[in-house]
Amino acid sequence: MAQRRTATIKDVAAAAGVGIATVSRVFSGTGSVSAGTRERVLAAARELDYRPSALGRGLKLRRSGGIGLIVPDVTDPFRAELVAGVLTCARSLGEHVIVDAAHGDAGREAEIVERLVEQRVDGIIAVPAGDRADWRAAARVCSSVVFADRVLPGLPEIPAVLADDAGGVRSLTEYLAGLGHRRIGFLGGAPGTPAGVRERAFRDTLAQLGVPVEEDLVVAARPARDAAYAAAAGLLQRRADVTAILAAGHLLGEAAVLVARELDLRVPADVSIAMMDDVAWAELCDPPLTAVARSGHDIGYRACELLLREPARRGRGEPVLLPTELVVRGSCGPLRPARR
Amino acid sequence: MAQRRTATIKDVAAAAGVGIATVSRVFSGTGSVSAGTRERVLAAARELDYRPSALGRGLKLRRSGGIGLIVPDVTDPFRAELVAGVLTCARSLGEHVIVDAAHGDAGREAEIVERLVEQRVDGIIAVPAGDRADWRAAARVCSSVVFADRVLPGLPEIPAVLADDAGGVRSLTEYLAGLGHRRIGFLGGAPGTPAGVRERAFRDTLAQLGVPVEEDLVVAARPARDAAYAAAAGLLQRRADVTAILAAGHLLGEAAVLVARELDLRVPADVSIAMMDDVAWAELCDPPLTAVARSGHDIGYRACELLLREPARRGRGEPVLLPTELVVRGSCGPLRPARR
DNA sequence: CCCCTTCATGGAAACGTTTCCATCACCCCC
DNA sequence: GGGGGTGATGGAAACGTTTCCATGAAGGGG
Repeated sequence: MAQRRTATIKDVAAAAGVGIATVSRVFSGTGSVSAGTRERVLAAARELDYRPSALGRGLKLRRSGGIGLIVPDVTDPFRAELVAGVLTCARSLGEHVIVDAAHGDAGREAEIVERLVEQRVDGIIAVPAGDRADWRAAARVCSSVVFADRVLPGLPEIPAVLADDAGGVRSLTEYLAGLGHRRIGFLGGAPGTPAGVRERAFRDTLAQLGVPVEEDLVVAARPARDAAYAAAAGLLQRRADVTAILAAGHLLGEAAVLVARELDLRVPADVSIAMMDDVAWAELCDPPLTAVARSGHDIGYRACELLLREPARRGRGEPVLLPTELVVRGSCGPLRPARR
Repeated sequence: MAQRRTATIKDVAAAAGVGIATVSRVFSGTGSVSAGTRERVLAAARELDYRPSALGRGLKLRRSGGIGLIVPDVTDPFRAELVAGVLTCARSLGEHVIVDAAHGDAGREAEIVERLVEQRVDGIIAVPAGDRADWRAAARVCSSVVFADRVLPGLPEIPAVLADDAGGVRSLTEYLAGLGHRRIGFLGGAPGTPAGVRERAFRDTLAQLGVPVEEDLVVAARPARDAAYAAAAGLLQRRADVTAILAAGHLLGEAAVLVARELDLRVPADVSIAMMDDVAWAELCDPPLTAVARSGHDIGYRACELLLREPARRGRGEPVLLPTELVVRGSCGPLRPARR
């Protein structure tokens, strides 16, 4: 019953009284096998508790039947959704997913890529943190790479699936401006990161609306709770005259909410708050937060699809842009006289 | 420069003018190789952009050097933390992690296990959803299985790492009772699931405190937003006299908060709310929610450690219990006259 | 000065698949 | 009735490693 070693294709062949080629055909579904033989093989396999070794098959086929997924952090709710999207798609296409978190560290990211290449994955999906040169090298050595949610500038050969961040920020900015706000604080991502698109969209939209941009109101923070909090606190304390905050990410939005509470500012009476990323807690806040939703699940799913079933469309031109949606809740109000 | 096919150990051996055994020794670090030879091999490998194939190695070694991780849902913040913990530990031990989500479906879970076994993973960590028999079979065929965060009854041979859920519920119950509450509503997990420990702890603690348990106040819901909301709404509408809600999970806590707001109940003036799982939004609520924290990261990390570096201690007796901590915030107050 | 260790190295046999090719037995149709 | 196709099958050669074993060379102690 409990066999000493796990059964191999040879054991099954012997037990069924056929050649190993026949067993292979039965399991891989290729070639033709008579019904009777198939039955005998299947019975023998069941008896021996045989499972084909992906290692053997992979060696022969020179691919592992899995893909790699690199995100900065699986704990971030948006990234978790993205992971879920990739898992869903990969599962439906019969591939497994090796997941790892790079924590924004380019070196670690490179290590992970190295490992995935050694595993001979069929492709890599990444929310890239790091070094452009590393990724260029990776794209050369690995069968295929797709970026998700983020791109590295200067790598047009790597296809990407992104949310329309610029559009999201634009609609948020227009919404706040439409409520009459003129001194809008912008909490943005780390300087020098791809977060630049959002800041640019903010500036561009204000310019279009004829609202001057005050440099003092645009601040950037590393993507971490403490940095976000510091940035938000700095902004709100330095400029008591801001009437609205646009947070370019949910961590920054969280910081804005906490700082506003700390400073006893009423939302939205004293200050309006809106953010990118419609995460679960946006609705639980009091008041519920106005936010721009983008589907992490869709980004992940689409990236995986692009990687696995549309090799033709890869590497051709522009990144795929997925739509965003403004979800208006109660955290933004019309302009009132400045506080103080 | 760009080679036609990816280089193999043979190519490197030829280029360096040595035998393949020597190249293998250089890369696997076993055996002894003279400094000069090592240098030549490394140079040749660099030149050819060689990466050892995990497939070849795995075939020979009969293991893939990776582990499998099965969770109900990577999107749940607690489970995401658990995943992160596993990733951290696995990385430090040089293993990669194949992650998949079973979405509470026993059949899907069994499929995933099947796949992982075919991949010849070194072990499996699971937050089990499903069928006991399936897992018993899996434990027999797979090198090793560790349960995390949840156990299936009647499988003592499978080691487990759990949070002290009973202790957490007890401290929550004692805390609420200490504030004077007597009619405490309990929002629990799906009937017939492992969530039973929490409900039992609730009942036991009340009994110890001499507070009678009203069956009407104990409700259960599937782990999904709509079901949780329905359960919370049902409870609060049916029993206008509850003065406190103990939510046995963050989804249920979320539901309690939303329903309370919907019914215009002030927290904690009209109703106190406390929950298991100190997720990020607990602090963002207004008022911030009192909760019991348990570290998903630690559970994952510990489970991975148990799986990979303590084979001796596995399967010996009781599950590992990790401590929980009551985090008191502003959502619970002393008993007041019942509403209505 | 020779024998015995020790070290560096290469050859070759696994590891468990897939797949090309060859073989063989049919069967259909002219 | 025979030729040629067709369908089922097995043998054997990869695929890229690790590792056992054998072979030399070199060094040290008697």
